[in-house]
Amino acid sequence: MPAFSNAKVAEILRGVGAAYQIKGLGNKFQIIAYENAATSIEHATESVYEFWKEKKLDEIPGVGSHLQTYLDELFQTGKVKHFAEVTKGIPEAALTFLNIPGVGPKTAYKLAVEGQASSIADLKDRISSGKLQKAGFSTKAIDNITRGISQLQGLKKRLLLPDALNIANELISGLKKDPDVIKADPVGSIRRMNATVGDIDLVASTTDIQKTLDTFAKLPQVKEVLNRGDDRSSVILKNSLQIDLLVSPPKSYGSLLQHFTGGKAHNIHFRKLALERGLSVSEEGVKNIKTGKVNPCQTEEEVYKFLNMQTPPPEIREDTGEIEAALKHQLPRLIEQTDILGDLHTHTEYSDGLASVKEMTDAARELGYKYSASTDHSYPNLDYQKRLKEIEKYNYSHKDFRVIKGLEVNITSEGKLQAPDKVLEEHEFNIASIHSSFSQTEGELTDRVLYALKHPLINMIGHPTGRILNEREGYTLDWEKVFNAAQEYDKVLEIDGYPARSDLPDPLIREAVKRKIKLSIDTDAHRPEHLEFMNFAVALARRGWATPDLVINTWPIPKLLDYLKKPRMKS
DNA sequence: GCCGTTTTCGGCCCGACTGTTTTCAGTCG
Repeated sequence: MPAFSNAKVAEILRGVGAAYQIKGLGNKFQIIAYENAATSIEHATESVYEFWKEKKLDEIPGVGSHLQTYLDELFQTGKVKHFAEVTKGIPEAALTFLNIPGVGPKTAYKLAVEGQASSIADLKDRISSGKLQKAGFSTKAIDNITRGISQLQGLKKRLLLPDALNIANELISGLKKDPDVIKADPVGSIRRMNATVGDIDLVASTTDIQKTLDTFAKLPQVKEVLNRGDDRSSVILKNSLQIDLLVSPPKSYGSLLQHFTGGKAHNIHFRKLALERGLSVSEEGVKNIKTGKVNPCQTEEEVYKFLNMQTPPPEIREDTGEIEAALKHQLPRLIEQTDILGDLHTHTEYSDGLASVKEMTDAARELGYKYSASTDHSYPNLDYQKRLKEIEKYNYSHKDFRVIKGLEVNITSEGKLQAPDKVLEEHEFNIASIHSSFSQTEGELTDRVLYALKHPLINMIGHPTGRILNEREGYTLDWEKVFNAAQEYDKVLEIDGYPARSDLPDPLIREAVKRKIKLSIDTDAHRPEHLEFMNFAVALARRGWATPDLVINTWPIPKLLDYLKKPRMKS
């Protein structure tokens, strides 16, 4: 049987949950159980198929005895009798319509059966030709579906974190002009520093809730107010983005922040734990169920303190173990931007950068770094000698800063390095990266990376998955082999913080951290301003639970240079 | 269907909004 991806298994389970709901089977908690299992599998850092092969499906939270049996059947035979029975008679299209925001199982089924729509394109046709209205859908329902479809089709491109953060910050500074606004923050995936952001949610603490909601509605960026409740409002900006604002008095701002920051799974897990202790947690505060008394929390720390636990940093509130660690008061000390002593991946006009060695290096010095690596691409026409001399000249005249002579060498499609060993020997830090032939097989791509990892003159693999967010998926590597080789040869994997790359993705960072593989957190800057992406690089590393000890660019220069020399001494 | 710091039975996160519902169902974050 072909191995099913986690995403595929999650999709199957969601479909079964939806089918239960459409047919009115079971009870609502069975449906929730299927959804919980789907979410849990989707967020697992390892393949559920591997879990099954190693007979440890029971380690996945939300997968109990029944689902273990079903998954066993799925992986052995490729299908599950029970699932087939449950989904029998439900058109394929109904499951597709579930992806439309605002459309749940009931509506999706109704659209497919009563509306007779066979695809999203067909659904759009039926809306514009009036057929859907004739089939008994109300005008408001149709408006809602239309809005959902355009959202779905617009959402294929999620915002990159820096863009989302810019928009959020502009709105926040607008809100803060209202003297009643005491604090305002982005929440949700922005606050968790996800590399991409779907929608932008803001919270504010204010002494006059209604006035602050008015201020929000009147911000110059706002085109239209979608809805307004007692303490919240949604607007559409002139750039078509939807923004939600939630407002509270200062005394419960911590509860509000906590409620809207964590990923869904984190919140559910946290509130379940609270419930076991007789506490009900909401955005209003922490309620003692017995006495009915609500304790609003001014800060998030107060919320977590009710369960006698540490406050997990926002970046890791995804329910991947942070709650257990926080309960034991054993959260790791995650890497911080002030730990970083230098940027080890930068380009100049010698390759495809837009600034000189001096301009890039001056900018790095101004950021307070002790060193940086200049790592131009191994272009065949690159004048290596001239470039190296320029670096040496900079080092000679700046004793307080060290430029490391680096190179980003291509791993060719034949699995060799683009520069000869003689050139690599002249550089102190060699990054090997794949920039071509992405469509090779997993085996071929993996062999290319393994060749580079074994090569004694290579120190690091650059942007290891090659993904470009919103443009192309990363190539698939056999990560077990890559991680093993990185460990065996004591090589570095890059955390490339260039926002469209954000590569390694955080689940792979997490795995690398577990294996104590060395990491470098850098920006892949192509111009001086790009050096400021370091905060995004660090955030990505934090999402992968990276600690400073594994990150080579937290080390002072003598330790770093010793380490970089090590592999070539062995050979 | 899952799960256990009173529980192997009896609960299951919480609250809000929308629609056409006069008391609730569907959906979302």
